Amino acid sequence: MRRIELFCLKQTTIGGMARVTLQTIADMVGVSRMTVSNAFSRPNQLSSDLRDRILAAADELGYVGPDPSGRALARGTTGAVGVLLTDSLRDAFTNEVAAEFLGAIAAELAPTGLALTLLTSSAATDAVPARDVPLDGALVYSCDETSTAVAWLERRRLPLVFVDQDSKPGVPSVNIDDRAGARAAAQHLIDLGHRRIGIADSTVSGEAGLVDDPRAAVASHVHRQRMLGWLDALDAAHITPVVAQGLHSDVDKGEEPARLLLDRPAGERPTGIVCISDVVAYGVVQVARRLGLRVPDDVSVVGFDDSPLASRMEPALTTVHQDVAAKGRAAATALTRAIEQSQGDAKPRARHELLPTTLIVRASTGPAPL
Amino acid sequence: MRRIELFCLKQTTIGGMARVTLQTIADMVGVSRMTVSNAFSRPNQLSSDLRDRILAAADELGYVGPDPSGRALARGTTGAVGVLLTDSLRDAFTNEVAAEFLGAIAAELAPTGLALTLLTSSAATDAVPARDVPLDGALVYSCDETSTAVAWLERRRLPLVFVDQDSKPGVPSVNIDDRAGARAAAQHLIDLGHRRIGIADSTVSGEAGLVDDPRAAVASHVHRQRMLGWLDALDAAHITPVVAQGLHSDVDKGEEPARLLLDRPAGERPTGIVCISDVVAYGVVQVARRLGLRVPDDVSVVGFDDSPLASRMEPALTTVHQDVAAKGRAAATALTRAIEQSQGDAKPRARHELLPTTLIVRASTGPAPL
DNA sequence: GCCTGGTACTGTATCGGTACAGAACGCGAC
DNA sequence: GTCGCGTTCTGTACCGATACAGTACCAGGC
Repeated sequence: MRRIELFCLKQTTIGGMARVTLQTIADMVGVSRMTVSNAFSRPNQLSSDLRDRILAAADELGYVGPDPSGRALARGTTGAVGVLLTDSLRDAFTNEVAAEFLGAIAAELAPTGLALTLLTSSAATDAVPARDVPLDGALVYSCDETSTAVAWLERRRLPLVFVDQDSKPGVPSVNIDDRAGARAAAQHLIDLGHRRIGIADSTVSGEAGLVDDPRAAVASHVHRQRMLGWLDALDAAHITPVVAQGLHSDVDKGEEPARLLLDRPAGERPTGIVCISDVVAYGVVQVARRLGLRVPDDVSVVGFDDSPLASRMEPALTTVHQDVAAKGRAAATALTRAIEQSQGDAKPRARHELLPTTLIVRASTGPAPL
Repeated sequence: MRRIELFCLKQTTIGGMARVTLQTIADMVGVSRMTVSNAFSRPNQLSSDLRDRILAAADELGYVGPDPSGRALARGTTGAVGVLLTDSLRDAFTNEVAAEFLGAIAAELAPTGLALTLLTSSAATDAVPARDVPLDGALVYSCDETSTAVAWLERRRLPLVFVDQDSKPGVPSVNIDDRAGARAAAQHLIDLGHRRIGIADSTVSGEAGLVDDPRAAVASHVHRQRMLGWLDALDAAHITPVVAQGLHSDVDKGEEPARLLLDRPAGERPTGIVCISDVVAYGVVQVARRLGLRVPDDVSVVGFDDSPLASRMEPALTTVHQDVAAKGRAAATALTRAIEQSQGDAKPRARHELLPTTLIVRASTGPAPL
């Protein structure tokens, strides 16, 4: 009687049928539970004859295989890794660059049998995935470093890899050379004779508008690095850029900064604009066209990322290329390596990878107008 | 001595420090382990004074919170749900429609605290995520119904929701009215006077080329339904379409079928083409243009999905609209509902939702040429 | 004084596995 | 004969938590 009550707890029964576990099968075949476990997880530990009998019995009972939760607890691994995305997880899918990055990770991870779990920084509810979901490790992708979700992951001492983030001593990281890329973009405009140069940025947390001190603006790692890169080149040429930023959340991210930069008398208007991304560059070109300006005759535009959009645009966009797929692969590899290392005792230095960026000159830039 | 050996197994120690568990904290504070568990998971079960002391002790010991794996085993829930994607998981991110769907799911799930785990059907390795990763439920999105991964999920008796798939008696499903949408698309061309009509399809597993018996072609649920919809209208008008399909894996999915349909003498060439997707329609328009055909004067083109691409195109694409975000929300809701129901005993009938589709007439269709 | 009911905390029995050290057995070698 | 060894299977001790049924204690009503 009492036994029956106990069996009713939780999910011990499904639709009246007692739950099938290793023990059920062991009893049926007449072997120990351990042998059944071995039949599934370490085939070479028993005779293939017995193994077949066990598997047959399991099949008959509708047993799927060792329960993932039980196994996770006993083994200490779950077979899933997380990727922590910025607050705007919608963006992670809509944005071609982020989407391709995720796709590359997923593709690289697939053969290892690791599944990818999407984690968000949203601290809205009391259920925090970064704290509560079983995970073997995690990628932190372009997150606000003060995010509580990152803190949870770190406190769990999960193997982590930072991507598109400031690197941190103990944590392996994968970044692209944002700064060199941005420097090349600005230098390209300078070399074409441009002297009035605008910067079109976007901000996640700040306000849209013109920016006085671009170095002081709160921004993510990527924004900061690219800004530094542009200023490297512009400072060296003694050029003070006009900096405008729009809201990152805007669908047409480029429109607002473009208007701020271009909607002014010809003598004050920048003749060249470097943009934080190809999407922003797209918006800038749209606004320029609407104002009756020709690209690149009246205004040159440089993007960043070399997303598919860049080559689709008309004119094709001059931009800074990054190999997003390679970044995804590198991140996945770094993570699997970090996980392996955490299982052994070895604790070698965390590697910080910096992938190159290259300027791709297309049709959206040309000599400065006279 | 022996005790120490045992402590060295697995991850009982990290960097020499003994692993902190509820018991460690309990010993330190001088209460039972259960009370510590309550301090974290059921605050109202103890005095706030004691709770604070426990939390402080936990903090001091660097305890993060109840171990997710242990909790998963004891509670029977993990806080993560899976989404099983087609083999081409790269496609899931690259394809704007699929990406938006995933984004909508993730966004809808976020407030519930459930994380989304990406599962692939790749049966390559012996580690099968669909079988081995702890999950509370799963979405099956546009998968090959014979996929082994789907079979694993079903055998695990996880709460499932099928999306863009043939619906199955016991399993809740979310679909769009592909057939009605396709019917409307074909009818639209018929109403415009078109009599020579082509169908541009793509295939995952078959071969590129002209298709003799469109009803017999192996295809996914979505392909089948759309084909049936087109034929509904065409049959009624006594029109026999020319059906061409390209490879789904091609970047320019539309090129191949477009060439097959359009690269023929004017008298045999279709004057109207319905396409399996907007991406294919894009390819068709490109090819038409390259062959010197005007859209819609010489050939009308209708897409499917109403992805962002459709309005970006020139001319803007006439297409069948589906509300992908709504589909994602519906799927997420259906899944959380299925999970809740599976926890109770109630087993109400599985709901099959069918979301509407509507024809959006833009500039890529016009009267049949004389 | 005794019973009722509520709050605060504890004890015990799981959850479903895995790891490792045996144990039993058969077989060839010395 | 028995020693050594490999193969095959078993026993026990966990992994880290939660559920539920107590138990202890206190206030209040009759």
